[in-house]
Amino acid sequence: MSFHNGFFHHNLQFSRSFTKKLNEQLAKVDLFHSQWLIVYYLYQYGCSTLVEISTYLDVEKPTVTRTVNRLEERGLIEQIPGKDKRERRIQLTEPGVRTYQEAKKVVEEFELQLMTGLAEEDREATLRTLLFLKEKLKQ
Amino acid sequence: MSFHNGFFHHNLQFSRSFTKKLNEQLAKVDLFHSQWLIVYYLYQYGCSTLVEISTYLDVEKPTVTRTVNRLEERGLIEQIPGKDKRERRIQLTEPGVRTYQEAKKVVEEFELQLMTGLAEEDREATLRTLLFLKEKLKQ
DNA sequence: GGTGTATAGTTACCTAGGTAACTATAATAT
DNA sequence: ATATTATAGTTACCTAGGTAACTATACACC
Repeated sequence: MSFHNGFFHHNLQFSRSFTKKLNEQLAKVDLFHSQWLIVYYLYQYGCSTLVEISTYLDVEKPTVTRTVNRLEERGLIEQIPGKDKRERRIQLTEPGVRTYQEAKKVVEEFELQLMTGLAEEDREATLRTLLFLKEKLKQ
Repeated sequence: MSFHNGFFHHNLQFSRSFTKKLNEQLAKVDLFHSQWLIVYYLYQYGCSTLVEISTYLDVEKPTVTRTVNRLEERGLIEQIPGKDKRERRIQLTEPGVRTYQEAKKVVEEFELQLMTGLAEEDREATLRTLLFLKEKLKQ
């Protein structure tokens, strides 16, 4: 694609394949990958607002609203009262924590399996490249 | 994210940011990035079927159907009759070719700008990594 | 030549990203 | 104290990916 040996083309294809396979794996614990990202964040950082999640994941607020609603309907998160009435502070419920723990195993196994065989310096160079490009996109 | 220094997490974030910015750029020529991919393919490979496009882009058939319909409504592609009545062979119209040429400039400028400053060996390592990971996902 | 199978494409419906415009509340400035 | 501005979140609607099930045509085989 284009004159960069399909660099960006391959990146997009990989992302699609990756989320597809990750969704297949996460189906074992009845989660979608976007739900997993929020459950992961809530476990690591404790109770949060939707804007905090939106900022961390770099996803727009309406998208977060929708996914959080699904998690709430499924009883994996709960609202906690706060001073600022605009905010919606949420945290994992007890079933939410259990789901996190199960999903974590699935995701770690999946990512580890995918990573094995990849040269360490290639992994580092790729991470460096992604961070570089992400930064450039912000300008 | 997880124990790989957020490798996959950064990749997903980058892909989202990338398509977002590319869509912004392609708005200049009134295209979305998924439409651009098909226009690009048709210009390079000539008249094609939807399955050929689907295979090349690694995107499911229903997705291709939808995007192709939009391109046809906009008059950028046209159907050409063929022997196999199941197939839908399409090609760029004359306005489609012009749109390709305009979009090509926009995309090349965007990608070039993004690439400048990236070390050559990092670019190569990243491409190698993406191809490696894509291959592993197919298993 | 009829039957079973494979292929091309579509339809319906799901998640997931985006923007624009809106409401409600908080913070700030005058 | 009031008016303005900023922030949190939602709603409506768009593109874009996916799966499952379907139709119609082509192919293969007996």
